[in-house]
Amino acid sequence: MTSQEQSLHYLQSLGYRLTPQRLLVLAIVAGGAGHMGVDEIHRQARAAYPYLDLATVYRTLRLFKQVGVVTEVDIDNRLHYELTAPGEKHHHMVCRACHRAINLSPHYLDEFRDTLMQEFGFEPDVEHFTVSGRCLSCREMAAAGRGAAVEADVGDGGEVD
Amino acid sequence: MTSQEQSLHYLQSLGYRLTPQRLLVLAIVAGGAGHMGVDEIHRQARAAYPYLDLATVYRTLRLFKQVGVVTEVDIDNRLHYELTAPGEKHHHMVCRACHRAINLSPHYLDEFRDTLMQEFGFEPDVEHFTVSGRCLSCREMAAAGRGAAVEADVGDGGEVD
DNA sequence: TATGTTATCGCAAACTTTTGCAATAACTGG
DNA sequence: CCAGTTATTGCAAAAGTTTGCGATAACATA
Repeated sequence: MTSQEQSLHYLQSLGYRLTPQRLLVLAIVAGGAGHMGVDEIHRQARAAYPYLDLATVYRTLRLFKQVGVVTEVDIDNRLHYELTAPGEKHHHMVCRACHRAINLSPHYLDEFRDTLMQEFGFEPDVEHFTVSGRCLSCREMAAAGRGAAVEADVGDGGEVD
Repeated sequence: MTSQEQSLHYLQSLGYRLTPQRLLVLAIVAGGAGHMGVDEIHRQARAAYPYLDLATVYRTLRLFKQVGVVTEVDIDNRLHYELTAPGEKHHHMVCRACHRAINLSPHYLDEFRDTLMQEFGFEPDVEHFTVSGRCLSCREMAAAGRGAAVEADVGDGGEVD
């Protein structure tokens, strides 16, 4: 049994129905390399089944995320999804300059997680975590090139719009 | 000089212009208790100046966030803003059940931050951080009441829509 | 296999946020 | 104080995402 089939059986065991739309979306996310944008998933899905609506894609991915089949990553204010690898989950660091997502092993957050639980009784979402910031290469580019950075620096004044 | 006036001088020193719209939005955010939704800010602003457009409110708040005058918190997929208290910045834990935001002292993230810098050269955004999860009372309610929780548990099947 | 229940779908419309553009107004230098 | 430059505004429309609703199809039971 492939991990895709496992996911489908899991869905069914929770009482959700197996529909062609769900099979299709799952296959596409499983087939894609890395995180895929919703529009790309939709485009690929429509190639196989032209009537599939964008709202269905959103709903399907939200369900998949809820049950832990996929991981949602917010990249530059747009939702992206990748298959959750059961054995090797990871979090993401998203660069706010180049918008690349970098994987982050979960153990980096274990301690932080424990602290929040103990001090506040607050249980952070285990599944996934996104940290925004600036990656090494964008920081180097900003430091060296001075103006080569994609994002404008705060502090050089004007032109906000 | 009040902290509001300080913020305005700071904006000006960066080359941004002081407009009535900006004064107004800043005054409203400063006057409100805690994080305010964009629509609420807009509503209050229009009471004083009916022509102020929603787009301007968004742009103004984005600018304020960029320069560090306000803090942005995403609560239930909607943007909220509060005045940044220069001396006592804090992060937020947002409960995904009751959607309440709980303040989190920055020192809880210092260690995590240092680790990311050292291991990956990734510089997480200092200003602000949102951790989603479930707060103590919602977890207790879910454990005790079994069904009193606002959010449906994953695993009780069906009715996704 | 036929039938009933209801989760899911497609469609259209809403909602939140962002963006393009021409007109306006804030600042600058004379 | 006046004129020039250009950041900022209001408006309208787009973009991304969610939601309401009637019709359809998946599953269960007989």
